[in-house]
Amino acid sequence: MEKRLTVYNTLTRRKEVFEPLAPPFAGMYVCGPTVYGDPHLGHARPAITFDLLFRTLQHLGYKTRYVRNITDVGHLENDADEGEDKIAKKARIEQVEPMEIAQFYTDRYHKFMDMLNVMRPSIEPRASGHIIEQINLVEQIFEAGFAYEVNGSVYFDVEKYDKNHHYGRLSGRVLDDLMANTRELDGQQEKRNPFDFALWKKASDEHIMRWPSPWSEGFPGWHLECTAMSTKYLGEEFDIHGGGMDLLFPHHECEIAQSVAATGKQSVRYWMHNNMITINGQKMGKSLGNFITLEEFFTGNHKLLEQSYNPMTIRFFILQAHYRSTLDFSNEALQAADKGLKKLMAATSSIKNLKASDKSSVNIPELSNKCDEALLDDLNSPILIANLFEAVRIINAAKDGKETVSADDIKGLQAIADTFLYEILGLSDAAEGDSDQVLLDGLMNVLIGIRKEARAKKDFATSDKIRDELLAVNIVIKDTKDGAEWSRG
RNA sequence: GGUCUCUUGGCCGAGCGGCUAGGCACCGGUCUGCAAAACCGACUACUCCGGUUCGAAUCCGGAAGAGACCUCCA
Repeated sequence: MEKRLTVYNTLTRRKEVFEPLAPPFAGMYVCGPTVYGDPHLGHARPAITFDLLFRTLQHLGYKTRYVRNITDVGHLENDADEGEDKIAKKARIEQVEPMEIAQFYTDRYHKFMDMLNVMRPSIEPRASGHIIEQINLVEQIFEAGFAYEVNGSVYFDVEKYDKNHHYGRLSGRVLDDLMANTRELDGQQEKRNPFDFALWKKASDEHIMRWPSPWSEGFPGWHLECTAMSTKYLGEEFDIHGGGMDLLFPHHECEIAQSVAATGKQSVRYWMHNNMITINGQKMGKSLGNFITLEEFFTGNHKLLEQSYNPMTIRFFILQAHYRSTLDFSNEALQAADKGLKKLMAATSSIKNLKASDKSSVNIPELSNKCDEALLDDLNSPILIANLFEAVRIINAAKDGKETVSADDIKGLQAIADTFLYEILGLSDAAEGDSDQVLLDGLMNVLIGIRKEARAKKDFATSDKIRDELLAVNIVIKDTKDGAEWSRG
């Protein structure tokens, strides 16, 4: 491939040229949601970040398999109900089957990700559907000598592992440091060392979600599913593993340990981590209770929201920041994103109306190259967007006669919009694709025609009435030199 | 307490040693019956203190502030 993608690899703390193991194929695994609650803004960030990566890999011609799991087995919760499975807890409260809860929130997750125009992964495996694979993995780790059983639970022997393989390699931790700092947790007494982690946990009486295993009736450890499922669908070694930075330790560190212990292989070649979304400078997260769900954003129904925001505004807001930077939420920032996106969409949708000149006063091929460079430089979407705004400037200036564009360059501008704005950034005009669009266009032409006649007769009372009443139903009329244009507000 | 990261103009946010990032807001102007949009112009910042360098927002050292992880979390 001519164009080379570089990505920041957490493992080496450097940007590296992406070279897949088996071109033209590329494999990526991303930690998906735990489906026991409604998706919030924080969930949108990795979904959109790795959607951008997925789209970019496809754009580059890689036949990409994107695997993103659904965690429906639940994890331990650190509150009064110690040791109780999260999903099981919620199920008991609401008096329904645990799988009903998981299904409900899986559907909710899909619904809101669809609205954000996040492409569905190639495979979306469920942890509960891969218990056998997880048990097999525990057995492999056992055979390799890195696991021990206590009272029906199985733990990973971190100290032993660390003697031959550096535990903490990904997160930059040293075992000696970890020894000094650990807290009291459930099941701590059973472990040889506090930093050992569970591969299989025996279920307590009140624990509803449970499966048979060689050791006990219980449930898989917290980090096991990702290792088992990534191995199953992408192989013992694969290209990219992504997730939020908060998963770096211990989750991803443990995944590496499990893979190396079971297969002797590092498994992942490029680790990529998206940063957090903050609110008032603090991470938006479930445990802090400071999250705003996507539904609340779309409806505006939250005390911190001054208005509702379109899914595309949320997507654009996230893409305006680089994925490795924190992104601070505020109404002001979202409103700025909303306006910027509207400007971008309005300009690009008017490319087709540009009049071609003999010569261009602008360099479109160069602009196109800059877009490519930004994208391929570790998915630098903010720079890419800045370049798209340069295209906006050119389009609008051309409309004003301040710049000229050739027929070829008009095609080039359209190609930039199609490729980068729609295909790769996945942004779309909210009004596009509406099945009533043709009807609406027809109706609007009638209204604009009447208004034009009124204005010709200087009947501004009528023309203003049409404009104002359309505004009331969220349609904006703009008078230009070439007649009136309309758009949704 | 340990490990790590960050601190850019009114707000968001790029930047990785020299060249105005970009968006939004605000202020002038053009256009317009008015409005909106658009265009032109103006404003032009890098937490602080040292150091390296011809030259630093960018590298090094120190200080202050903020955050992440160490426990489920995207």
